Amino acid sequence: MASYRSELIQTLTSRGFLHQCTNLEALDAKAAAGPITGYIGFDATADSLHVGSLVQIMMLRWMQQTGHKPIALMGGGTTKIGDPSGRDESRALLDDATIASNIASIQKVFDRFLTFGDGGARMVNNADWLDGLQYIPFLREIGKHFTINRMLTMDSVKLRLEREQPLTFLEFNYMILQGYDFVELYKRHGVTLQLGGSDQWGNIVQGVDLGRRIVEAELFGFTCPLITTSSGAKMGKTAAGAIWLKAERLAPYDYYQFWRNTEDGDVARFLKLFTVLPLDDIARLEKLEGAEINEAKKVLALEATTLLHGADAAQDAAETARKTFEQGGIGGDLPTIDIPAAELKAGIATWKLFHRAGLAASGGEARRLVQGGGARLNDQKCEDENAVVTDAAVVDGVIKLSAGKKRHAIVKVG
RNA sequence: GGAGGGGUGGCCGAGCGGUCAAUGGCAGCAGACUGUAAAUCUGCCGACUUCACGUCUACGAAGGUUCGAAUCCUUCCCCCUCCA
Repeated sequence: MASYRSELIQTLTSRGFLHQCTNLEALDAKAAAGPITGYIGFDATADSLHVGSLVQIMMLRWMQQTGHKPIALMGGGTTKIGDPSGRDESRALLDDATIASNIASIQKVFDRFLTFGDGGARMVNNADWLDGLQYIPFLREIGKHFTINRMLTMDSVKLRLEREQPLTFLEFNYMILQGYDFVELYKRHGVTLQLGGSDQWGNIVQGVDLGRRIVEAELFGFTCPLITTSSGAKMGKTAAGAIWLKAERLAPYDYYQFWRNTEDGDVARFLKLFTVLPLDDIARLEKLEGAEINEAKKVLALEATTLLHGADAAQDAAETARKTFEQGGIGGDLPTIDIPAAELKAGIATWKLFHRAGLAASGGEARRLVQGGGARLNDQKCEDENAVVTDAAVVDGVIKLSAGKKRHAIVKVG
C-alpha cells in the first residue's frame, strides 16, 4: 500500500475506506498542509440512521480524529426531493415537521461519534439555503453550468432510463442541488471535501465541477466502497429487521449480536471500517482461523457496540451473549416480558407464551414454530404447542424461552 | 388526442370460470450439519381460532353476470410503449 503524507488519507486508505477520489495526491498534500473541512450528506427520511450509514459516519469520525473538521449535512431540503440513485421508484415525500424531528433524532447518533461545538464538528441543514431558493435566479446562476447531455450520462439517471423506469423532473434536479450544496458549504464554511458512498460519485463530481466554474476553487470528492457481506448480501438485515443506530429502535444487545454474527470473510474488513482498533491489533486478529475467528468476532462486536452505545452497554451485551450462548444460561439483556403470577398459575398454552414473548409475530406463527421443532422452554424442546405452561416451569423466578438458537426471551413472574 | 400492453401475496413473476390462500424464484423463519460463520439439504412462510379438506380477508377500485370469478362484462383510477 502506498504511503501518504497526511494522517487523514493514510488512515482512510489503509483502513479500506477509499473507493474513488477526484485527486488523491492533491487532497493528500492539502490535508498534510493544514486542517480541511469535509462533509457528508445524510437523508432525513427516518428518525434514525442504520448501519448502512455507519461507514460514512466513521469517515467523519476519522476526519476529526486526524485533526480536520467534519460537517454532517442533513438533507432537510433534499429529502423533500429524494435521491434517485440506486432505486427504481420514487420515494414518498415527507413534510417539514417530520423531517425536522428526524433531524433532531439523528443528531443524537452523531453525538456518539463526533465532538460538536467550537471548532469541532458541526451539523448543518441544507434546507437553510434550499428552501429560500428562487427558481429563475437559480436557473440563471447554477442551472447554466449543467448540461443535460452530461446529466444523462450519470449512472443514477442512465440506469433509470435503461430500465424504463420513470424518473421525474423533481428527482432529476437532485444532483444539481447536491452540487449546489457543495458550493454553498464552501462559501459558508470553507468546505473543500465531500465524502460519500460510491453511489454518490456522480453527484459529488457535479459539485466539484460546479465549484471550479463558479467559485474557482478546487474541491475534492472521496467515496468509499459500497459495503456488502462477502456472500454478496446488502449489509444491515437481520432477524430483527434493519440495524438501527438508535437504542430505542434496536437494543444494544441486538446490535452486539449483529456484529457477533458477521460472516467469516468480513471480519477483518469490518474491524478496519467499523472499529477504531489499531491496524496492528487487527492484523493479529486477522490471522485467526476456523473456530478461533469467533474471538475476532467478539472483539468486533464489543468495539463496534462500545462506539455506538458506550462501554457499559457493550459490556452488558457481551456478558449477556456469553451467558446465553457459552453457558446456555440467561443474560440480563435478553428481552423480557412480565406475566402475573396468578395468570401463570392458571396456566398458559405454550404457543400463546411464545407469541406474547415476541418470539412469534402471530399465534399461528408461534404454533408453527413449535411444530417445526424450533421452540424451547428452559432449553427443553417443546413438542406440543397446546401444552399448558404453569408456574411449575418457573426456575429462579423466570422462564427462558428460545426460538431457534439465537433468539431468546425471558418471562418474569410478577 | 389515437393505438396497444399492464396493475396478483415483502419483492419478482405464473395463473386466465370451479380442486386457488393462488405454480415458481428471491427474501424471511425453523431443523440438520457447524464455530452464535458461510455453503448445502429439509420443513414453514395471509390472519384467526376448537389446527381441521374450518372461518375471515386477499389478486388496482366499485358494480354486474354466474350455483361458483384472480380469471367473463361494465365503469373508474393508476402505470408503460408507440403514434400525433
